[in-house]
Amino acid sequence: MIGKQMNANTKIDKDDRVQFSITELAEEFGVTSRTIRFYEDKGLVNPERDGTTRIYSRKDRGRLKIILRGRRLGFSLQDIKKMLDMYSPKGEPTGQLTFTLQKCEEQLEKLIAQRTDINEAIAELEDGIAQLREHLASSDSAADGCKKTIA
Amino acid sequence: MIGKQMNANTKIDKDDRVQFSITELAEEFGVTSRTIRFYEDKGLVNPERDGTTRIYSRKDRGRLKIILRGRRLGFSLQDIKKMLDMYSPKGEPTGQLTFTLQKCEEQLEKLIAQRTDINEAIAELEDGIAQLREHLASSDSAADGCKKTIA
DNA sequence: GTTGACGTTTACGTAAACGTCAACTATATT
DNA sequence: AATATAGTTGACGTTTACGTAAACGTCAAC
Repeated sequence: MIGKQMNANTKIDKDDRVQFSITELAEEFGVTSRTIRFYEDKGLVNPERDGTTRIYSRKDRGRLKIILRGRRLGFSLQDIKKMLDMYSPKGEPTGQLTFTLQKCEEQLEKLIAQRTDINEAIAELEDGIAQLREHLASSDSAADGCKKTIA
Repeated sequence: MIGKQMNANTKIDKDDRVQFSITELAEEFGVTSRTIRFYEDKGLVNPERDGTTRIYSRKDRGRLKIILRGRRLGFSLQDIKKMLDMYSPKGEPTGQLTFTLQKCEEQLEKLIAQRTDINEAIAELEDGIAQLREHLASSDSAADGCKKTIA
């Protein structure tokens, strides 16, 4: 088990590739190429060019992966950019790490707060739904002129 | 215990009022008056006018309350408008009720899904934070600048 | 030699829910 | 009368994360 994969049809594993087109990455990550170009606009990736065509390295691909994960975790593109930016300078990655750590902790708190809000909203909604069901049941049995004034 | 309240300084309880100014309501609900006017733009409230001055009835106040609660529960203004719109037509409130009920159930599902996402993100973040801490710890012990436990 | 697929850049559009600012009016107080 | 206070309208600004259209280049295939 030295190589990652090597089946009969000489299918090249993506992890063995060195270059990627924008559409390849877009498909792989389930975003549109427009999105990837947008990230470039925002300075999150800087692929090489063959003329005008973008050529993405494995590193670029890695950055994209990080970006997308960041988005999933609810970070803003700006924050992600900072995390990414502070990463490349050689030497002490401590600055970047503490920054990222801090952002993570902030985000964690935000998410926990959000969860609390959502839980409250869910409880309220479940309550409301139950009441609505009651009203519906009674107004079904009652006749026309029965408006309960909920407002 | 007939009236709601009646203390010495004859302070009029808000629930006894019949009219409200925009700023009163804005303060009461913790929004700006611009926000309330915005809701009017969107057709969510339609206060009477004394000339050009808006005069809000208790009903309007009730609608505002509903709007704000709707927002807290994550409904769009559009949805809230529909719920509100379908209320006023006299007769069978069944249509409105079922609509609202449906929207509530939809929203409930959305919120539950969101909570799931958030929970996953939280788990991932907690994981990441732990790892970051490890990295920091090891790079701290290696280098000179030994600032152990981060703020 | 044309078709089609894919690429490029530039720039404006969208959605939500307001905020901000300017200019104006109306009423009340000094 | 002049100022203060509260209200009005309209238009444009803000934020985030893209979408969409225009107008064009390039390259291989048929």
